[in-house]
This record gives sequence, structure tokens and C-alpha cells, in this order.
Amino acid sequence: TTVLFGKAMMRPTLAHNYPRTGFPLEVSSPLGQGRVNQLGGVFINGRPLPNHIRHQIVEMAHHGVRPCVISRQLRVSHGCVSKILCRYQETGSIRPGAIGGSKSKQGAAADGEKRIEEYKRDNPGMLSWETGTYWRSGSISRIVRCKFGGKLEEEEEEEVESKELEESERRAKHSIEGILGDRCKRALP
DNA sequence: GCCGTGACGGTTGAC
DNA sequence: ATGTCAACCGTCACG
Repeated sequence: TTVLFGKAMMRPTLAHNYPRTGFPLEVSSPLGQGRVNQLGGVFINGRPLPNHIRHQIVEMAHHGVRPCVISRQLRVSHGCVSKILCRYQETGSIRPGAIGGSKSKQGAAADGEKRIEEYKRDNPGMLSWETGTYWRSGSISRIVRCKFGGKLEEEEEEEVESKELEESERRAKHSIEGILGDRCKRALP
């Protein structure tokens, strides 16, 4: 059953994407189904853009590169560039928002925030990305920034990022995904 | 041509 | 163990 969409009923888009090719392009990757957007960029539907791309976006914007150029150069839709840049201006964070979880979590968030930080400190091996606590962005980021008096952002961002990268690499070697991923890599030419 | 925005199909994770 | 549901994601296309 069709619901009446907002004001303009944007467009009941066709069965999906890529009217040019007629079918969604897929790209095999160890992580799952990668897809290719109109600009030729690879993305995973439903998942955030990789961190280094997000970083590049804000970095280029920082250097005065126009969003449309960033979009074309990085092959990321301009909507996404706009969104990431807007969020960066608002929150100062390049990170995606918290995906998943339930509503009641928000109520517990205020209480749980501290415990998450503690937990992360006590379990440095636990990758936030993997545990789903990678929701350090937005309001949380703001709270932390306030707490620590304006620090954070880029340095902290990079700190966390490189830590996570390191961790994910180390963990990947011992995880099923890592093993499978390795196999995939080896299977490739 | 650029950019803000909303629908869409998708993923995630707490409950 | 499984299902539900509300959050988020990036793309696409309109205006």
C-alpha cells in the first residue's frame, strides 16, 4: 500500500537505482556487496563511507575545494558530501551517527556514556566500530569536547582512528572475517 | 551547473 | 535463538 508522501511525493522511484544500466552494478569485495554509484565510486548500501574518504572530504573542503569538485573527484554523491560537510560544521565530527540500537538506549545514553568510555579504556582491544559503540559522534562528541575543554576533534579524531585501524588489522587476522578475507585476497589474481 | 532535500532500499543493534 | 523496530547510511533525482 502506498503512503502519501510528504509534500511533493518526491518520486516513486523505480524498482531501483541505475536506470542507465538497468541493473545495479555489483562489485565483489571481501566485505560483501559493494556497489557502484553513478560517478563510478564504490559504496556499500546501508553502510557508512570509509573513514579515510570522510576525512578526505572535510580535508578538501578545508582547503577551499568546492563540494561539487569533491564529489566528482572522490566519486561520492554530492548529497553525501553535503551531508558529511553539514554534519562536520554542526558537530565538528567526521564520524557517522550511531546506527542501530533501540529507543530506550537514548534514555540510558546519558547514564551509559561514562560507562562506555570506561569500558573502552578498560578494553582497548575492543574495537568500537565492531562493538557498535562507534557512536562517538554528534552529541556525544560535543559532550566530550565540553568536558575536555575544546580539545578533541582532529587530533583526537585521528588518534582514535589510527588506533581503530591498528586494532581492526590486528583483530582481522584472528577473526573469521579476517581469515575469510585473507582467503578472498589470496583467491584473487 | 551547483546544492539542499526527501524518498528509497539497505544495515545495524538494543530490546 | 529469533523477530521487531527505530535509528542511521549513501544514492538518486527533483526543484
